[in-house]
Amino acid sequence: MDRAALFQKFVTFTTALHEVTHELTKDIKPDDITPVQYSILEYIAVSQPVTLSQISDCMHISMPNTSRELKKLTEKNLCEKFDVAEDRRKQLIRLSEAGQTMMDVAFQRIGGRFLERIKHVSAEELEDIERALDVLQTKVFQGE
Amino acid sequence: MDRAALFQKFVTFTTALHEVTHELTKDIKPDDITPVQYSILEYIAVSQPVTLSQISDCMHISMPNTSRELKKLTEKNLCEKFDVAEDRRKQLIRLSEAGQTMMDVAFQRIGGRFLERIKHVSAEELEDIERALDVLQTKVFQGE
DNA sequence: CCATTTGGTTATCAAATGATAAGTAATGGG
DNA sequence: CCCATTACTTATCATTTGATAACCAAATGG
Repeated sequence: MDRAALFQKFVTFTTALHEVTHELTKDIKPDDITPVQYSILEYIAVSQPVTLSQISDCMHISMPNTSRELKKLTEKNLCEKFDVAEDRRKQLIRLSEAGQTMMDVAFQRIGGRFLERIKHVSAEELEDIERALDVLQTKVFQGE
Repeated sequence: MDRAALFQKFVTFTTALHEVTHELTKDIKPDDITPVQYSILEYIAVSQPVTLSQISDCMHISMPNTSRELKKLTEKNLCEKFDVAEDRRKQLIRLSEAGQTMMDVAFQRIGGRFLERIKHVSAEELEDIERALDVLQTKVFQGE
């Protein structure tokens, strides 16, 4: 298989993962937050504490819009801002207790669906999967 | 590694792929179509000919909204509708010549970036990657 | 200590997207 | 032949998202 064919396979793969992700995460997001807000919360949950600039950079949302959405999230008591002693311009963002609980429940449910999906795979296959994830992570994703 | 830990790894993996995809596809979409329209064109390009219902189902866009966006795309001469002889309610959608050219160029550029990204991997590693994609495709994605 | 950069906010606007109701026309099953 | 269903359309509305300008305050670097 040449590299062009591998690209084709990669495209198919990406599409399939996208679909699986959609299956795993559908109906997870609470109704009272928007999709963008939910994805910001996901990012905070995984990377907290984070600054506004980090959110803006990583999620490709402009600073003004990040600021706006974050303000809404704090108003909903889902996350909190803390001042940074060393640099008083910066603010660190963390999930509030309610936000943490919400995201814990969400991840719990997604994880459950994932386990359900792989419940039939054997222990050896499980290792194959783990190796596969590592291979792609190291050889394709962290290119340079 | 237990299954819960594998889930963690899967989440990390998904995030990384998302970021890579963003890198590969940024600034590819022409300015005169919206993100949703572009993703519809991607889907048509890969699956043509398709019906409106298929687009609606696969992309998780309601029929009215699919109809609206497709109307805009045909008005921009990027795709065409054909009547189906057997069932006159249905319509098959294909890219127009201009649409095909546009998507060919887009895929060409994305493919180029992908090749650039894997240009340093050896022939053996290439096979590792291919095997990894197959493993995930069969053992995780097509779960039932 | 002044100019520039960084980190963030507020306000405002336009565009994109999502949701719903209501309708047409064709099909298909009793 | 009629009723329910399928496939799609049109219209309309609310919400979300993206983009821009203008601003403040703290830091940083000559």
